Amino acid sequence: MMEGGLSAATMEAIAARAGVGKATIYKWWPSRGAVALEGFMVSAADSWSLPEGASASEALRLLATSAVRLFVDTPAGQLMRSLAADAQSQPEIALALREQWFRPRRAVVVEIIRQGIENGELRADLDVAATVDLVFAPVYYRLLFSHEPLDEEFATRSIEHVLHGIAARE
Amino acid sequence: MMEGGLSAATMEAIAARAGVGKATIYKWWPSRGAVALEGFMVSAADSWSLPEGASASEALRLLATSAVRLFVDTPAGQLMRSLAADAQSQPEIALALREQWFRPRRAVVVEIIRQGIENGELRADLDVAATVDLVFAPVYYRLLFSHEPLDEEFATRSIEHVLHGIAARE
Amino acid sequence: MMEGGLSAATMEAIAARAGVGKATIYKWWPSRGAVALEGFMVSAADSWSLPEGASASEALRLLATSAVRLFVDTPAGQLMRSLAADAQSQPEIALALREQWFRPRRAVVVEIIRQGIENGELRADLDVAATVDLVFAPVYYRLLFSHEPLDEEFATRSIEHVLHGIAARE
Amino acid sequence: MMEGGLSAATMEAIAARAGVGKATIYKWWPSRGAVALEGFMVSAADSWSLPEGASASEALRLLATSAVRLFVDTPAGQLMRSLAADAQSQPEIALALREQWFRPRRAVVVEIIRQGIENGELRADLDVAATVDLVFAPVYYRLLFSHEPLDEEFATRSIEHVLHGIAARE
DNA sequence: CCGTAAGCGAGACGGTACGTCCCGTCTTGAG
DNA sequence: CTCAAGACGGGACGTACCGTCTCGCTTACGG
Repeated sequence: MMEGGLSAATMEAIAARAGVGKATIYKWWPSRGAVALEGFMVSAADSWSLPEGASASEALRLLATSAVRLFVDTPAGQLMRSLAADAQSQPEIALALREQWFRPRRAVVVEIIRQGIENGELRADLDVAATVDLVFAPVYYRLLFSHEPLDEEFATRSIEHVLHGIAARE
Repeated sequence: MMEGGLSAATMEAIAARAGVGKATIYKWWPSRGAVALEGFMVSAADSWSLPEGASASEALRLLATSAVRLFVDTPAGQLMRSLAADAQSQPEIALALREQWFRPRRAVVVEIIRQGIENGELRADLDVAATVDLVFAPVYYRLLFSHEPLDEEFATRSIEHVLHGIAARE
Repeated sequence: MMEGGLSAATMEAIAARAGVGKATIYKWWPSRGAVALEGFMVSAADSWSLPEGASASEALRLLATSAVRLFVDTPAGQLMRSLAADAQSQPEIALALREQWFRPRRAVVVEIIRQGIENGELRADLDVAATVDLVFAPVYYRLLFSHEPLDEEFATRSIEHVLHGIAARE
Repeated sequence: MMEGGLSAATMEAIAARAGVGKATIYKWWPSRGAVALEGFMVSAADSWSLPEGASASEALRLLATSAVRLFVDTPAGQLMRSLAADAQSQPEIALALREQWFRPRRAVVVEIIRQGIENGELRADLDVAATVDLVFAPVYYRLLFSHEPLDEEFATRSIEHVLHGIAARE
């Protein structure tokens, strides 16, 4: 997948590259997407570090920038692009991706936001789900459409804007 | 595409459904993605209405909610999902999508934001590109991953949060 | 047909080469085979000269050698190969070929043989149809299968063998 | 091929009829002609019986009549027609047909004729290649052009004429 | 002498078959 | 027994021609 582009990652190519029969792959994963998902989960496994006791704003900034690093510096970016593509036509992939990747990750962020609200760092009237989306959506948006460069500075600024708003303070 | 899901929209099926030979389709469009792109552009053609003289915040809210309506109420949603998927492995599709859809649309939003800054409605120190992303990214994010419902209320709240920030005011 | 081999002689190529629309060809001929047949008939038109008053054996020799010349020296050879090929799967071509080419030509030969029998030059107990075949078959056989060179010497020897037999005279 | 005529024997039809994917056929044979050739060779495999110790004339008669039987009574006739047609535009088919079918078969006949010459049964001054053609050409000629019926009687008479000549004995 | 209709080039069209690629399943043979 | 290797039935791909059709252009004929 990293070598010939996403579309070169056929099951046959994966098997040949791994020096393995196709049947063996099908024994362990039901589809190409499942292979990619597992590859992605492995690739992303160590991107979960969050400093204990950080402020909510600091935590959100860290989450956004480490997502960028994950996508830019590791195969996880390509894998996520492949998964996102597959998810559009294969509901099982979409489901697995939601359950295994997005759900637990979002749960963490929800918790961070809740604590931020509780300790008065964040507004009390937030739509929490929408807030989670505001943290991550820009990263995925640029990953998938590449209309602008995806880098940590972008993530940092996005989070800053989300935190303090883009409207001028009167 | 609307009938059998994205993956049923093979060139052969499209041709058969249109009562047309495959060669005819290839004469006019170079690939399935190009067909989808044109279908999408047609579908989305009339979603460009912006009231003259609206405030920046009102305009951004309208853009976000009308994007939601476009994706939810018309085939454009399915078509965009298909295009986003294809764009991951076909650079020509990615390019065409950026040039024909995102670029002009973003240009409009950039202008709105610029005017908002000028007339003091928006902060002067904004990263304009990042701000554009904050308007649209949440909509595409939910369209593509379906982790949470995509509706106008969500868009409205996202924009509200982006405008005024999620951080508590001291 | 002479330029790119038999299989390059598509209707489209013929039309383009002639600087003519396909429809015009279909207006005058019902199929590619009909075009080839007419081309062949024209090509072969002047190969019918038979000296009056020749002996039967001389006439048969002339017929065989002039068939060879026709096939070797003019486009008629290629055209006949094409027609023979088409005739295997298109009964109309086979019929037209028989009626327009073989029948009149064979009639001439039948007459020559009859006269040869009458004037005592040929055996009286001949199977005339089989005899006609013996005159022409070797030429077509080599034309179509090219297992051995097709030249006038071959035709001459064939006719000689047919005339006097291959069995030793006791 | 036997069911719908030669032109119905498309690769797709052959595959469907055989309950097989097209790719499987292409894995084993490079073209439709190669399939036909192998089918023909199988069909014709057991048509090689020649009684030991027969006279040359008897052997030639047997060869001609058994060729007729092969073409009339088995699928080999249709297959040969198809092969002859393909050979006109596909040199590989022509070559394979010559090498695998005509060459070995002609070699046998050459040997028969040589022995016939040696033991005084046949003329010593024969053009052997032309003689071989005289034995088989009439059969192929009628097979391919169908201008007259192809039957054993025809083959027998042809051989008789070839053996003893069509010229009257003085 | 020009307006108009016929004739034709060009090629778009609905279709069929091509030969290829990859899918997901099944079979085989070596370790 | 397991598994690599890969054959297999299947389906879509993108291409080449088929035979039909509709366009405009041009050309020459009749008013």
